[in-house]
Amino acid sequence: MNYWLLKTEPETFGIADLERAPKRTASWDGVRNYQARNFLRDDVKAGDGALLYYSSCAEPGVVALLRVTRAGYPDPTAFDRKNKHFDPKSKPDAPRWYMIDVQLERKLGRTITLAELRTHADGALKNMRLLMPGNRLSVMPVSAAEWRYLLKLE
DNA sequence: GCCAACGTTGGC
DNA sequence: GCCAACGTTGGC
Repeated sequence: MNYWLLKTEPETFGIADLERAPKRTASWDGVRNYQARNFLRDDVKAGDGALLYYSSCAEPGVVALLRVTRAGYPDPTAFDRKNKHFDPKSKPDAPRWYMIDVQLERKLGRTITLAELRTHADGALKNMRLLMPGNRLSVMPVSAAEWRYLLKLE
């Protein structure tokens, strides 16, 4: 089993949306970056754990734990002309973009902010992908050690 | 294949 | 809103 970090802007999609959803489960759609797509398509599996991360907001950081309930499958929003994430180059018989399903496991007791994570960038979180300069990936792996360390911080 | 122009991301 | 970093596009 592997661990991931999934980035979202809270106004676009967040904990409230998952809490409202049936079985607290929703599709993680709209990813339009090839590196992130490759993770979704090839590596993320049902049963994996994921950190829900809020970006572009007052307090960027990790806010909840998710469980992957379905591995990568074609993202239908790419086929929908009216959808914001429509991509005419993605076809149902040759999909370009993939999504997964995730379930809200639980909200964290508190937000573990990006600023706080950075204070560990010389130690336990030295190799954490999120903290690498210039990193903009919206789907990225998290090591088991990093996962455990975050839960300890909580 | 190169590279300039442009768009997006995301912290601050 | 600013701006740096990065990805994508398209002419050549």
